[in-house]
Amino acid sequence: MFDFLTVVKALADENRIRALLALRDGELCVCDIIELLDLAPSTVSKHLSILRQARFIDGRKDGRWIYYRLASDKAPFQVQEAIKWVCDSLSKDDTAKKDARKIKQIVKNHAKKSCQT
Amino acid sequence: MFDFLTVVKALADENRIRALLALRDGELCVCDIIELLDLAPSTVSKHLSILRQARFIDGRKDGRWIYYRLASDKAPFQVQEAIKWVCDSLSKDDTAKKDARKIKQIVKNHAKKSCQT
DNA sequence: CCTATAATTCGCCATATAACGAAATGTTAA
DNA sequence: TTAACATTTCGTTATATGGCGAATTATAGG
Repeated sequence: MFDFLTVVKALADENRIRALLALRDGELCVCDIIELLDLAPSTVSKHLSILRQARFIDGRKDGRWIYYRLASDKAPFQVQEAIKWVCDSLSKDDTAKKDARKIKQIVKNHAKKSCQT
Repeated sequence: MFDFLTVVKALADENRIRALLALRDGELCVCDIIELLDLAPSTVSKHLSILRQARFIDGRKDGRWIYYRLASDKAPFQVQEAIKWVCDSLSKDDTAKKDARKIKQIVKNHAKKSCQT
């Protein structure tokens, strides 16, 4: 029951849901999600740690950056089911669609910056 | 997104989860759930109204009593999926098992009382 | 009609949570 | 070594939420 509540409570926040959905199409670094949600870095970091603790996402460190991705296959079954449920429920959601577009833009700019180095 | 958050937040409380699971085997009146959760009537009433607003449960008035049941078939698809997810995730949960036993006892006593009238 | 009972609404309080900024940590690059 | 950057941790603050009791509504029964 406790574990389950950790999972549900991790989903009980709009910004965490948006972050989760943003990771559907692949990994993103924290600063991408900061840009997407337009929140303070510390706030986003907290949200991501809550999602990670509930086993929704996994982090991978690469230099200064930390890339987060959906934990899909490694996650407990109940978490996998939760991810499916969230994605299905919000597949046509307006905010989610807008976010998907914005993420593409962010990643594109991100790539440009990287190429400049 | 707003509707979805209403649904998730309705699940983000242990007592509401317990109430929801208690209704798996059929309808119960508010006083049964009060006895199960051992909380003040006003608190339970609030919890049930939150579950009802999220479309998890339906109420039926019969005299002085109000019987609640899972809204399964009438509920939006995302809610139906949520109910399945919760039930699957907690099918082997200790608290849920204890509650199931307690509910049987409560209903049994309830029946006795009714027979006395 | 009056009382008891079931349930809800309302107002209050304590705790939980989300947000921020400042400071700390760790890493790259000058 | 220093400076800049990405991220996290910590402390604070405002708001949200869960809990209760008192008052309210509605119904059943004496």
